[in-house]
Amino acid sequence: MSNIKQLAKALGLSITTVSRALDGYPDVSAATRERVRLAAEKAGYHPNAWARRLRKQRAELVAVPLPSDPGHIGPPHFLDMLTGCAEHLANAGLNLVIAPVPRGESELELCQRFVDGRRVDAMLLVRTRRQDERVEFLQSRGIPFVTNGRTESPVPHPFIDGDGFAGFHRATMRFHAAGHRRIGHIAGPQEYYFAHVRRCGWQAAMEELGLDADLCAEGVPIEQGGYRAALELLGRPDRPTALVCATDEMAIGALRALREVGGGAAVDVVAHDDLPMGAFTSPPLSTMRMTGENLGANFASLLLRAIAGEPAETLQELHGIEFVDRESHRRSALTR
Amino acid sequence: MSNIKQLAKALGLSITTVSRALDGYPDVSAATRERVRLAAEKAGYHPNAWARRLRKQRAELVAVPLPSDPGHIGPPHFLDMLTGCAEHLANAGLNLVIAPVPRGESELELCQRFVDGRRVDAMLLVRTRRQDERVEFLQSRGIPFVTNGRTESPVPHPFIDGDGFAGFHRATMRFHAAGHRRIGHIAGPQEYYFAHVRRCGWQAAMEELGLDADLCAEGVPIEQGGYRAALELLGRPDRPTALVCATDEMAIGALRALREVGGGAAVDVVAHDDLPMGAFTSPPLSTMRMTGENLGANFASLLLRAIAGEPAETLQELHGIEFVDRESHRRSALTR
DNA sequence: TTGATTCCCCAAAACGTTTTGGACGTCAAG
DNA sequence: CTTGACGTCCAAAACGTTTTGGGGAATCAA
Repeated sequence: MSNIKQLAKALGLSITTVSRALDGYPDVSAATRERVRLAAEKAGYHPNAWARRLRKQRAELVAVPLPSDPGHIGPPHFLDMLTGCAEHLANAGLNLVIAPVPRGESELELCQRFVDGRRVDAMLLVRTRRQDERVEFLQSRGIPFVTNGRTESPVPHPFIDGDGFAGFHRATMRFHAAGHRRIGHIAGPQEYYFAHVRRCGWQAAMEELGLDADLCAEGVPIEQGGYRAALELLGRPDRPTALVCATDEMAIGALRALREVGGGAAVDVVAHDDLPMGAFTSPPLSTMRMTGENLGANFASLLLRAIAGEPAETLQELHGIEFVDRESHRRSALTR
Repeated sequence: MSNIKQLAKALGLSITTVSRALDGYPDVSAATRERVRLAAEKAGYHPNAWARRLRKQRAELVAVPLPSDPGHIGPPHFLDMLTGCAEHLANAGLNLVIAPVPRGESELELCQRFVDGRRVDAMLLVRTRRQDERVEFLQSRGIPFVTNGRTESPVPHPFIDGDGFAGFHRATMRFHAAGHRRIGHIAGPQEYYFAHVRRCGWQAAMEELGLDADLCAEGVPIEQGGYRAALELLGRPDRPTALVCATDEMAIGALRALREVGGGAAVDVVAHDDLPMGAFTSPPLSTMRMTGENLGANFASLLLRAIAGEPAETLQELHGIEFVDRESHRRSALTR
């Protein structure tokens, strides 16, 4: 309950001096500065956050709206990334919080609440859609933001993304080189940019190879969706001999389908995300992941630079994709 | 950038009247009230959140510190719970945010930052430890909070928890009834209350049955920990024929160990949490879960009542445990 | 001695609300 | 005509900071 006024009175100083002493201004003598610091610590004084924000007109807050859709951002890298990001933002005096979208509210509405209530200085968007209304909204309001994943927005914005096209293109090529000809794709909802671009990578490779790109089934980006999609593909007359899956979660569903269907054990599988869980599936899941370590620091840096007003064009990072080879992508070779 | 002063001037009213009109006070005429509301909407006016909080001395915020330990709160129920909770809190004018603990900071420090900066009205704690310094801190500061999981705190606090003891006791008894005698336990870190109480349930059952409770191995509460612990148990001379695992994630690790070790396919497994993933493992994982639907509403209600000052004793919910039977707990019977 | 410079410090003005404690009419009852 | 109640509205005081724009006392150079 201590405020600066009491502290100032106790010290026999003015409010101004106490404030400036604590902020480390040079126009208060070193002796006084130290005296104030000690007293503040002893009194357990912390400046009232709202008063300070009201005055400074800065929220000192960055929020990331957490979609409640099925196909949550898996904690593995997501959480790592966030804690890393939080650390670097904290160094700049910014807090990072995750805002779960309440049931009955849309992500857009949440963004509006936070922006209109002047609660945030910037936002971090995950799970971007090709047409993302959150992006449009933030652009129209001039709120700095960085997305994890690209969009098809006509006006550029800062982002960090993995080159899903290249990854899925290469994965398909690898299957072809291993002798596969009927390579299927288990796709995520095409409204998501990541799902779309991964599908495009597969499709482009198939077409370059002169193969039909029709072994494709779409589903929700969780195990269940992958399971259903795989069952559908396996039910076709010319069933695939290899499967490129949009996400690890979907692949795990597909693996179950392969276990349940006769001959499924010979089908090769590769996916994307590198969930820790993938090392423990049967068979262990071959997958891929965005390169780069400590992405959190990158996000923090981009965010800070966006807040500082750097143009979006210079704030875009497209990372390469690396394979994480386990067993699921070469089962047919092993049993052959 | 519109503030109440401009709005008042444009309407030819006082600031007071505009404020009270928007808050729906009865001492402003219905006609004026409506006029103000319309004008506010048209101007896109939203009261400045910090000014309002500064004045009302309420943060309108509930935070849940998100541990960055391995063994994250799996999104499945956790996220559902949180979005449900957020919805109900929103109805009471409270925002719910998740605060990831920045790397280099402890959970306690994060709590201190939020409390001392007067950023929160209440907190929601997950992954409680038996001795939880966050709980002690919040109690000493008099900040209302609810925990997901109990603690051994001498002074009672509000919580919602599942009866892990009963669940693991019953699971062990079930294995015994199915003919098992060497029933092992894969335990989580005993500093966590949930891990400890689950272990106690298993141990108590074993002792009641007159069996040795020595087939126990502990590990980090993720796949890797379960994998290692299972390997250890399977390496013992009197290897277990059934495994009771502290969490689904650990069980998934254990399942891999069972696949890799000769004869492992005959070992029965049951776990706890009911991760969606469990339906897609090989074999599908038998598990258990806390009963009760829409836990989020319960949490919200407890939080609100705690804020209102109700004594902790009346704010404690211990939920029963129900089994989710799939295949992993009766493999030995099937192959017998 | 005077004027400029430097070093500390401070009073007061924001920041944008909500709430307190009335003021001013109007109207019906006494 | 007075009185009290009632319906509307408002000025001013909080809430706790940070920042602006100096003020006074040394110190220093001329």
